[in-house]
Amino acid sequence: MKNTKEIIESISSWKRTNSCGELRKKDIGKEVVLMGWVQSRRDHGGLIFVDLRDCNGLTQIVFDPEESTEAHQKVRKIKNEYVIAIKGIVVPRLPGSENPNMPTGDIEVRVKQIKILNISEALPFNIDDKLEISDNLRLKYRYLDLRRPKMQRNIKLRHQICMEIRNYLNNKGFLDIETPFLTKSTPEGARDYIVPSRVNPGKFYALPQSPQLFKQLLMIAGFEKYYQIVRCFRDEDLRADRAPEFTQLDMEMSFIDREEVFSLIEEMFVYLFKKLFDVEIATPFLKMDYQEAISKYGTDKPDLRFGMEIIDLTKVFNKSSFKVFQEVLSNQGKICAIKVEEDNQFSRKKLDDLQLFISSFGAKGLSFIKFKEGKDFQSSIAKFLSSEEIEKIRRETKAQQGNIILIIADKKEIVYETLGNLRLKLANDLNLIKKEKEEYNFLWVTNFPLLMYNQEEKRFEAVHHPFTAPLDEDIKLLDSDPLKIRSKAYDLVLNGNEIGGGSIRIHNNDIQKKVFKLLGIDDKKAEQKFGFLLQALKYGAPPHGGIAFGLDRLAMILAGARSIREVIAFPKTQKATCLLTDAPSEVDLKQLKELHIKLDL
RNA sequence: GGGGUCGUAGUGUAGCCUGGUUUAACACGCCUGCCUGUCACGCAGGAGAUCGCGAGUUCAAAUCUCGUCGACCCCGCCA
Repeated sequence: MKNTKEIIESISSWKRTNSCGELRKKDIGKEVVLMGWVQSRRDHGGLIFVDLRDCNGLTQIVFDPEESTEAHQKVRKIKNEYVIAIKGIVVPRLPGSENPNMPTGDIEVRVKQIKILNISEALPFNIDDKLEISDNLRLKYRYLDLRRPKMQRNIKLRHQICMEIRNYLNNKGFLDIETPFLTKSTPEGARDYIVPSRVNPGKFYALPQSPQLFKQLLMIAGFEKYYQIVRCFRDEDLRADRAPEFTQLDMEMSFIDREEVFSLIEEMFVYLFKKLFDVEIATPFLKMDYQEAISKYGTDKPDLRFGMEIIDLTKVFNKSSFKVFQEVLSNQGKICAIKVEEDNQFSRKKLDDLQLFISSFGAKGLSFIKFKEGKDFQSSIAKFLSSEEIEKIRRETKAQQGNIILIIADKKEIVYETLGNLRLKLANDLNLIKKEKEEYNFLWVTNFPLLMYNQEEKRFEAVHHPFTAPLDEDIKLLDSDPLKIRSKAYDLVLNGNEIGGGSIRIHNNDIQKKVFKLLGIDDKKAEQKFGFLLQALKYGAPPHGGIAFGLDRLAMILAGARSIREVIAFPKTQKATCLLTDAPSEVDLKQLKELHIKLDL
């Protein structure tokens, strides 16, 4: 780049007086110094208009050869994204040339002096929100992508969320306490990210999947109210709402039970929404049993912004002549349905499409019945249906003319998962969720089972995590019927997204040992992996519990984004790489040697 | 590990199904010049792509086939 040195000037004694977003009519007559990037230049030969951008907004600045020949000469050289400083007078725009689309559209700055602070090559893409740019390019030039107003808004919103959460919790007496990143690998849960230890050959740290154990130790240490906005690491495959490193709002409290957690969090969201959007959130939030969520919505994170609940038709078909249904029933399966009320001409293609969709959840087939005028109906399983069954279906589903009943018969888990997902897909396809109206539908899902059975490994697993307390009345089942035990775990669901989850913890050494045992963690292994916790539980551990929120997910929902990458400044790709820095990458042999590591590829 | 969508000038797309009248089109951006009230400024001219990469089929491949790489969505996985 030739002549660079001649063009670029020092900021020297100039001081910025205002941001580009703030000048209004009331500032007319003031001499101001603005600094920022050239968003666009409109050269009329004589007059030259420039939109100057900084993190606060845009201001139109005008170069008139009659005002300053020197400034006018200089500005002819500038291009998009040059960094400039200007000194000039705020003046009203000519009557009729005000721009109502700009907050600063009533004024402009008549420039007397300009300094070019830096030049810019032509960018790989434009800094505006109009064009959809591929993720590939956006991530490679993330620092440019982040210049776009939409990204600036998202990142600012995220900051505000964090700030207000901190304000709220600080005022409630919570302490922000840091916990280690280089910590110990624990069994159960997700795959760990591993860090080799140089000074301890052959040994490894694990990055924390969450600060779970440390926050419990902080309660035992007597801090009583802890929070942290903290990075967590899980080496699992990604999704639109899941990244390998993500941020949690992590909290823990002593001497509380579930109700205290609920009311504290509800109040926090009321505060947050009031501060951020001036929106009133109604409390208390709705609560729903895990079992009810599963049986009505097929998921533990139901979206209650629309109906279309799952209807159990198992009994209706108990004498079915349909072989497929008979088989399902004899294997203790279920036959359930959802009703599509919108009078939709479900075309053959649409039904094929749904057929394909449900198969991805392991369901084998989708049957349908469309109720028409009077007793008339149309069905994929018409020849297996008795008129009595038809009437029962009509009654159970309260189907009206034009409604379509979609039926899945399969193993219980598959039926619920499939219909749960089908429900969401149909709501989306049929536009049942009114997007134009911001709706925040909060829901506590409670009384999760403590354990589930892992068929492959032939053992119990913790539904939440191994430190979750059973319901008091279910403790007696620990010895007799572990799968029936309900836990003091809870999730907070917002518009069908799980935004947080937590539990009251076990603070009793004996119960903790028992739970470990049920999970197949014998005394020796428990000692080796969680010895420090079991030990700590012996020294006057207070009753305690807490909750953690997925901050990325929360920010995503509040920003109206479709992926958490939109609210993370420097996100990773689906293969957990960073296109900007090219991480992960190979390291020097010397580094590996220091770490006592040999590669085996 | 599996299924799907996508990959064409700097960017976003069209062309691909049905191979050859395509010298690969359009818009934005970029470069040069003109233009004193624009704000998606306007006008005139110009540069820029061996169609992700590799093999195959064919007289002929952006177009068909296979492989491979990358991005995204989903299943598995994520207490």
